[in-house]
Amino acid sequence: MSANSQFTTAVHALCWIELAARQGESPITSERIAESLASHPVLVRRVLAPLREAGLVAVGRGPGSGWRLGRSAERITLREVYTALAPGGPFALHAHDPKPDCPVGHGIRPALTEVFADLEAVMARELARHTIAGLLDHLLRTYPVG
Amino acid sequence: MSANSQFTTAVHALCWIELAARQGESPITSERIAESLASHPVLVRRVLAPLREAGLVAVGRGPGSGWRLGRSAERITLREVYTALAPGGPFALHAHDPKPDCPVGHGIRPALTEVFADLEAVMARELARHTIAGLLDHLLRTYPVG
DNA sequence: GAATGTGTAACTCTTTCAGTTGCACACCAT
DNA sequence: ATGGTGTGCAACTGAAAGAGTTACACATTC
Repeated sequence: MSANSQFTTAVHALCWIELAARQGESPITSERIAESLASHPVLVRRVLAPLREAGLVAVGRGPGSGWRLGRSAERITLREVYTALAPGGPFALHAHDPKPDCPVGHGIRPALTEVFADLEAVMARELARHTIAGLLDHLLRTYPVG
Repeated sequence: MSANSQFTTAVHALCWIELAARQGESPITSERIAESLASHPVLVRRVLAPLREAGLVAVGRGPGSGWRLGRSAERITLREVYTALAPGGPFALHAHDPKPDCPVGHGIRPALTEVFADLEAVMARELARHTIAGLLDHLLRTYPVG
């Protein structure tokens, strides 16, 4: 396993915030979200912090306060979640520079960087097809609890 | 950085094997490949081993022996390299299971698994557009040494 | 049989990540 | 204003993954 699970955690949290809102519970605390994740409130805040910067969620501070979606769930795509979290993609170049006097060693990095940029682009396009609302509806319908 | 650099190392090695072959040096040893990578022969063998299983490269053992492409460089795609190396994708679900009695916690994993499978598919399609020969020609032409 | 080369397991070192603790700050109610 | 509730963030811990390295067994050529 070569990736972190922040994207999964973030999507889970957003779906949960939306579901809670549909049930009239909004805003919702990090504590409540952490319960569903079987995790800790600090992790929830850590993951949600960049989403707050991106305007995907809004947060209040006092008692009875907590997290709320920054806009309607129909207009939050997984692409926005992904880019808010991952400035760099899941692809890594060499751990250290290869020999620059070798023709391959000299050109492989920029060449692969182009390939990786194309991969990021098609991934982003695919992620943009899914919204939080769509994903939540899908999982509630396709994988009902019980 | 959330990914390993094995894919980069493998593509680098394959390009180098092909370039050496074009220059009449074939097969080529792990030692020679490791030089260009500024790495170690053992790492080269570790990365190339699964490619050998997939038939992308062939290897001999005695003196004057080493690595050779398993088929022509025009017919080895980056997709094959990727799938030979990464049985699991770069996307991770939760570190541990979420609460199954929560509707979101119950359905989020299978739902996101579907999304990740779609992402793998579009990535594979994009990677299939590139071959070792094409990549090598491109980097030699676009990024000439000196 | 000696030299060359791969195969692989085991180890170290570093980095990264999830998990955790602690404390400062903000907000609301009384 | 005061105490309870909640987020913000820095720092620490423990576990896991990965690159790099060593060592040794095995295969092939001469």
